[in-house]
Amino acid sequence: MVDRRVARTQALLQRAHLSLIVEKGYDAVTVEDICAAANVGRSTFYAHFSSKEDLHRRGLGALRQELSANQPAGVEPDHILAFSLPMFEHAHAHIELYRALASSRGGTIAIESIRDVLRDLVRAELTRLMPDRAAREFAVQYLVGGFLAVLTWWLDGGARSSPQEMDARFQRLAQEGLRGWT
Amino acid sequence: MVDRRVARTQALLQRAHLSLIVEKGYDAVTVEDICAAANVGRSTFYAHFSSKEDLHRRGLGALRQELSANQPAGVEPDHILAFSLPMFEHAHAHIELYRALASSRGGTIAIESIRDVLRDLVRAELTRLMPDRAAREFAVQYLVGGFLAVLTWWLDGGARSSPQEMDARFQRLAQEGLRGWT
DNA sequence: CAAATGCTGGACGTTGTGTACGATTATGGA
DNA sequence: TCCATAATCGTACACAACGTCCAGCATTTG
Repeated sequence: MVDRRVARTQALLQRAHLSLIVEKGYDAVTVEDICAAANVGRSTFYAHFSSKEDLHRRGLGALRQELSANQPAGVEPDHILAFSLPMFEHAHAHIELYRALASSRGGTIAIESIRDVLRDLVRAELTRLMPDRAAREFAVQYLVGGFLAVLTWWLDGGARSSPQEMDARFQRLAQEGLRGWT
Repeated sequence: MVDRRVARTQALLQRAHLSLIVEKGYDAVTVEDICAAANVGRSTFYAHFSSKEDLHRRGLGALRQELSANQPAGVEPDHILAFSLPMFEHAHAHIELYRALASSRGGTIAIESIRDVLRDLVRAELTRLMPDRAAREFAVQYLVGGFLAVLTWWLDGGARSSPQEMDARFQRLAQEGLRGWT
């Protein structure tokens, strides 16, 4: 059985970390800050995580699961790139967090984590459409890269447009790019 | 007139910095390392640059100029997205440096700098094609994001394909995406 | 040549990191 | 309920890197 103290401590640290990231950005947050905000001894922190980055990476596991879970299970051939709208909506719903993550260095880690998830999703969607491995992988990188670029640009600009608008624009540019294979 | 000592010192520091980045990655390089490699006193470093990041940013100015200069002056309507091939070729020619820059945190700064340059180029290319500012800006972000994603993926994988192959794949995906406006 | 400017190297204080350890407290199983 | 176990705490320590300062020496420019 999992000791309650462990669960409690780790949860407190993760929460504190996220709050502080939103408050002053990933880089400016120190391990000491996190411990203070979480009311946890600094030595306890190191009993659970080897560094701030370790904490961050493990925290992203939850995000990954949430993103993967929110995706439609079966790939419907008529609606490919289905991840787009849910993703825009999820970002919009958690906008403060996403904005804090999207900028600054810590964002790199977070974005790379999201990139991983999306790559898997897109890869799965494209396997039927593009049997050639090299071409498919290129398209995966391209589509996810373009998507994340517009996502972060949107967030940086304050997310003025609606998730629907963003999705529509993305679908238009991306779907056409796959025309030859459709 | 610019004091020779100043030019000499700054050049030494920039060169040393690049060598060290290639050698052990941006993050692992300290100001002291740079000074040691350049045979320059640490206090002298701070007389010229306020931090390692300052040094890095200012060093990227040269890269920006080179990239901008290598682009065709006039936008030819029949060959849009002309930046792609020269860019792949430039990266291929300076592959050790690009690979070092593309990974790790320091890469973020470098990539963002390149992103800026490319955004300007693409924006210029698309102004005629897409009069609507919002649609155009979206496309700019998308195309440059997709391009940089495949560029860094290519570099990370050891740049097995030729710049020409990469360009061809990119042109296909990207040009088709602009079909509606062509 | 002389004044101005740049370089040196070392000292100093600061901040944040990661480790160690004994004392204290909470937990889960017997 | 009780107790062995395990988690937490606080503090102290060593360390790495940062950024600042200054007095003395070297080089450049006019």
